[in-house]
Amino acid sequence: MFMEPIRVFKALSNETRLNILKWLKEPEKHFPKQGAHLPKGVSIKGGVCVGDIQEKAKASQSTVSQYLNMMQNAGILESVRYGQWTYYRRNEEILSRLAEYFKTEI
Amino acid sequence: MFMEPIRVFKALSNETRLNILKWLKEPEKHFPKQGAHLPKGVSIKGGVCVGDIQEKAKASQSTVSQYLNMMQNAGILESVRYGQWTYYRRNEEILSRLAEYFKTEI
DNA sequence: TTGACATATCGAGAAATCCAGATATACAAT
DNA sequence: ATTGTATATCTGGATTTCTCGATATGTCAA
Repeated sequence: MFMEPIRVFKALSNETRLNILKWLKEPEKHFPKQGAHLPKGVSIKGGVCVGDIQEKAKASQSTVSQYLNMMQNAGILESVRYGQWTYYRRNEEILSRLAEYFKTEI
Repeated sequence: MFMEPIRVFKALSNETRLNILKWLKEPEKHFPKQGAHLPKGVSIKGGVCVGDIQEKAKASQSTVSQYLNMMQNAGILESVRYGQWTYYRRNEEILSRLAEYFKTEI
């Protein structure tokens, strides 16, 4: 996955999306019931399911799904399916490369 | 002038605007005739006039003027008028705060 | 004061984005 | 097989952005 700054900036140009990204930085803080659907022993570190994100974001299900998809396409989120749930988490690898890009090239 | 990340991200969500910001990082490299209209002894460090930017950006005069205005409103550029010319330059203060914001809060 | 030039602002059509409801898909449980 | 739940995708109207040409404003030079 390569890094397209403009796509990323578009993804971050919306308050709800920006909030989601920030919330996912501290999932246990912002999503107390994190991982509630996962069987014992399975943990998707930092991942939160769409429904929990939607509830917090107070936007429609389709909107949140599209937001998450958009952020994933921009490379800043990644998803893991588990049963009927999709867990999204930050792609820290890309995000730190972006921070470096911002610092040195912008 | 305070920092509104979303406005900044919108400003950076366009290839031409992003290019302008990058060009202004090394004005002497990208705008060889920089400061051509300034009288001797007057120098607007890092500043480039709208016409020179327009020529390089290959967009209409009004478009470039609006782009520059938008970037200024976002805080990432600042302008200095000199006679009939307006020189735009990067607001490095804001930009480095943004880089730090990106690194620590995004 | 007139004319020329640099830049800003206005107005508008085209294109893109926003965001919801409706529907589809995928999986789980019965 | 059927039902229920989670998520994705489709469709489309409303809003915003893009980008230009036209026009206005401001400044300098003659």
